[in-house]
Amino acid sequence: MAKDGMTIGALATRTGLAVSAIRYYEAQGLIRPWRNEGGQRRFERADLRRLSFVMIAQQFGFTLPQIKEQLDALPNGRTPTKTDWANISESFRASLDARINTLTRLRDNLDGCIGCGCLSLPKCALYNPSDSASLKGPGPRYLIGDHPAR
Amino acid sequence: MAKDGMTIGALATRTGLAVSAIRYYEAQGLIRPWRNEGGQRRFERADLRRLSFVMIAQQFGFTLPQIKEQLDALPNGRTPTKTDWANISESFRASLDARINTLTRLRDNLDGCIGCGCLSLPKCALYNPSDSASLKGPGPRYLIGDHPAR
DNA sequence: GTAATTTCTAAACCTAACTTTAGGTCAAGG
DNA sequence: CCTTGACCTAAAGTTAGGTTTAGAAATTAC
Repeated sequence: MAKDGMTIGALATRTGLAVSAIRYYEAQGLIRPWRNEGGQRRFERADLRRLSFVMIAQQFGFTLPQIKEQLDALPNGRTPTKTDWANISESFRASLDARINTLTRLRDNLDGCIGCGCLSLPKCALYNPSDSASLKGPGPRYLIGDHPAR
Repeated sequence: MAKDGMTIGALATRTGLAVSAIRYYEAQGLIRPWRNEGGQRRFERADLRRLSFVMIAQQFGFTLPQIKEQLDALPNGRTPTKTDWANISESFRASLDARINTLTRLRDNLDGCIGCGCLSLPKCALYNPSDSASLKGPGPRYLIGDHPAR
């Protein structure tokens, strides 16, 4: 009488993700399906929402480890409630705001900077945005001032 | 009496880039140094600015091919002037604005959406941002609604 | 009961943007 | 002149986020 749960195919259809992507997300610890007697994955409805969150967070430019960190804040054991999701949404929004602000500030420096001589100088504001770290997610692997060894 | 130009090492020091990165950019067609008698690369001062542009554009999330496209708009032959750079800056700014707008709109949908039931439905605004393409640059390879074959 | 789907795992492959390595050449200083 | 440090090329390695492939086992459909 235990719940049947969804198959990976059903979950893929409902989220629009590829089956291989869902398996990959499991490998990264973003979801934890159980196995049926035959060894196949079975998912609960709450996983639909977890994956939705993953997809949206990716659109915002978060990496999978960053997303996992957010998801790990969800209560383990019980199914997350609306309130749980709202809480996640809040910290999520914070890094999002920071990201938008950085982009905006950089943009506002653009016109003055690209045209002027400072472009070639390390002191230009565009080179050392105080919070370039907040842009880190995707994009170039090593941002300015973030080079490996040398 | 021809100009000596900078060595790749000098250029690396002045831009903060790794020597290997500069060679890679040449391979991608972003800069076109000449060679001295011994076969070593020599760069002109304008390359400092080209590379600066590359670094900044990367911070904004543009891919190298996209950046090359912008740089290819520079006059070939003569050294680019301030005005040339200002022109580039303009089209640059346009895609930048689009990107910021998309992010902002998505963010504004966030609170209402993460907490509500629509998160699991394909009709949610977050799933189908009309211009998700403008977010394309970096980030997840296949955005929602942009999957390969299946 | 058998055929057609799904699903399973493990391993290899893919792209972007570089870095590292190996083996050799060039240039500058003493 | 000779040594040391910068430079050269080509090829392989790296990370993120997956996809593809191969061969086998479980489900589902008829």
